[in-house]
Amino acid sequence: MESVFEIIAEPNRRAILSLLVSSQQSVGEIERQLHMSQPAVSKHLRVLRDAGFVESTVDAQRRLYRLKPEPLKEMDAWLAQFRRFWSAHVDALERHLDRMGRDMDQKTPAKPKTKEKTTRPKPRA
Amino acid sequence: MESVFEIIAEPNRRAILSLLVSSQQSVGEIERQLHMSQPAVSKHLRVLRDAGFVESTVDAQRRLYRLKPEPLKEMDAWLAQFRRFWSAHVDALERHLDRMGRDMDQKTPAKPKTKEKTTRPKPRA
DNA sequence: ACTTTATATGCCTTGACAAGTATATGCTTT
DNA sequence: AAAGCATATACTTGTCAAGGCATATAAAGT
Repeated sequence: MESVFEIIAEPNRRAILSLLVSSQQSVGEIERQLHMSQPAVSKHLRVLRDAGFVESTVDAQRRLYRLKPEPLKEMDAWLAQFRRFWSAHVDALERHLDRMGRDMDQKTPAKPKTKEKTTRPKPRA
Repeated sequence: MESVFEIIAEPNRRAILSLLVSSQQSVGEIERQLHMSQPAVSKHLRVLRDAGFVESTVDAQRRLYRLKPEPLKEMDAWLAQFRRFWSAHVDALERHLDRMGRDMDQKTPAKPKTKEKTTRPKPRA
């Protein structure tokens, strides 16, 4: 499980990170708020720590976990390459798709040899 | 494989998306540039399309795939909750950790009952 | 010293998914 | 119509990770 992206693919791990945004938390606190078993929480925290998403601090028998920014910034950096694209093309693209959608409703009389036809994805739950 | 994050957890899928940033590509073109088998490419494209990351267009026997912005924006939205955090705290946090690191080198004479001790993560390859 | 509280870890089972191979589908050219 | 090219899909197999349960470790309280 090398990459930053595989780490945050796990929903519980994302939940933990979201929790830690507000403030640092102990394992037990996380366990209760997210309704997961203590070993599960510990294991996820282990993964997150090894990947640099969090760091821990010993307070008596507890360990307090808090966020570290680096890996999140790394994700942001990857996303950056697309940002240019989506901010530029969203509305133009949507208009284009709208027109294609309407064209498909008609019986498409004669296909002019090499004209393109758009396939729509099925909606996700 | 519901969430956007699980989709982009796959390295080849990320590679495909990065390829498509420049321009739309046919399956065969992707296959060659990424050195993967044709079925592999088709399968990943299927996943990406069902998740709304790409859309396809028929051009004779080829299918041209291009990016769609929505899911990427969704990721960006999730990341947003941390942005506040990392831009505010990076330098302060790093100074803090630097001092902790230096403190640990000394023999830590007497633990004052409830003083916290930082654990560092192991570096990733 | 013993018990309780807090967290980590080891083992095991189960499920998901990626890749390979083979084959199906469909358009094109001759 | 036949052959060929481009892409999709079905089936099988190997890998890996998540969760449960039990247990280890360690600090606190009595």
